[in-house]
Amino acid sequence: MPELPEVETIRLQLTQLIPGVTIKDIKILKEKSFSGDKKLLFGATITDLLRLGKMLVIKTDKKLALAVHLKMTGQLIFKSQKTSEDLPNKFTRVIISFTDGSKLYFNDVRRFGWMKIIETIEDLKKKIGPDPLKVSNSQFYKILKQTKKPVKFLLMDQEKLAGVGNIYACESLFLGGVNPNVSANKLTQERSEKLLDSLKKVLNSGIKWGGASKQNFRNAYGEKGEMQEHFSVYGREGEKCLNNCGGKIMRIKMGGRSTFVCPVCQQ
DNA sequence: CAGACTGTTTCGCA
DNA sequence: CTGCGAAACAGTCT
Repeated sequence: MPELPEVETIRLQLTQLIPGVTIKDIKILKEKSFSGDKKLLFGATITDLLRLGKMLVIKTDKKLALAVHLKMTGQLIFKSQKTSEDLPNKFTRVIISFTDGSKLYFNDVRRFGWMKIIETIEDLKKKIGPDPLKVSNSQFYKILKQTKKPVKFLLMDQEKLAGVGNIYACESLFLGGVNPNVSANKLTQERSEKLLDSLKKVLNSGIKWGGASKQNFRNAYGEKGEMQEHFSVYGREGEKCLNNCGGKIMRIKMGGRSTFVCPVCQQ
C-alpha cells in the first residue's frame, strides 16, 4: 500500500526518533517476514535512514543495514514507552527492541512485506530506477521514450522510476492532463515536462499531508495520513471533475488495477 | 458470496 | 530470448 510519500513520511519521522538508539533484541513472530541472522544486529546502533523507491533502509554503525518493504499492508510503528496498549497486535510480525526500552513494531496484515539484513545497498539500487523527485526533465523524457507501453505502466515500473504506485500515478496523470492509456513514447517533450512537474507536485503534496491512509497506512506514530482527503481523482468515481470541465470521474481497469480518470481533461 | 485492495514476483505462453 | 498477462502471495472488508 505505501508508495513513495508514505515511506518518506515514515522515514522523516523515524529519522527524528531512532538514530542513536541501540538494538537489544529482535523478536520474529513470522519467519517469512524477516530474512538474515537477527543476532548480527544485536548491539548495532542506528545511524540514519534512507529511502530507495518504496523501500526503507535503516542503517547502523556496523557494516549492516536493515532494508524494509511494506508492500500492501505493512506498518512501522515506534513506541518510546516500554508497554503499549495496542501493540503488539495480531498482525505484528517483527518487534525490534532497543536498549532504552523503546520498540519498533513491524505490522503486516497480508504478510507480503519483508525486513531483510543487507551488507550493501548496491544490490537494491541496481534493481530500481531513479527517484522521481530527483529526475530532470530531460532524464524523464528519455525514460518515456524507452517504451510504447501505456504511460501509467511506465510511471509504476520500479525499474524505470522508483516509488510511484497506483494512487500517485492516477493523481499525477490527472494533474498533468494525460490519459493513462497513451503510449509513453508518444508524449511530446512539452507534455513530458508537464507530467513530471505534476508528478513531483503530487508526491510532495503526499509527503506534506503525511501520506494517504485509504486502508492500512499508519505513520511511525501509528497515526493516519491526510492525503486521502486531497485526492483529485483516486476513489472519486462518479463525482464531478474538480476542474469544472463538466466531466465525471470514471473508473477503468488497467492491468487489473483500478484507474481513475477524467475523460474530458485527460486526453 | 463475490469482488476489491496503495505491491512485487513468478510462471507459462506467444 | 523477450514481452506480456495471469496467477500467486494472504487477509480483511464491503
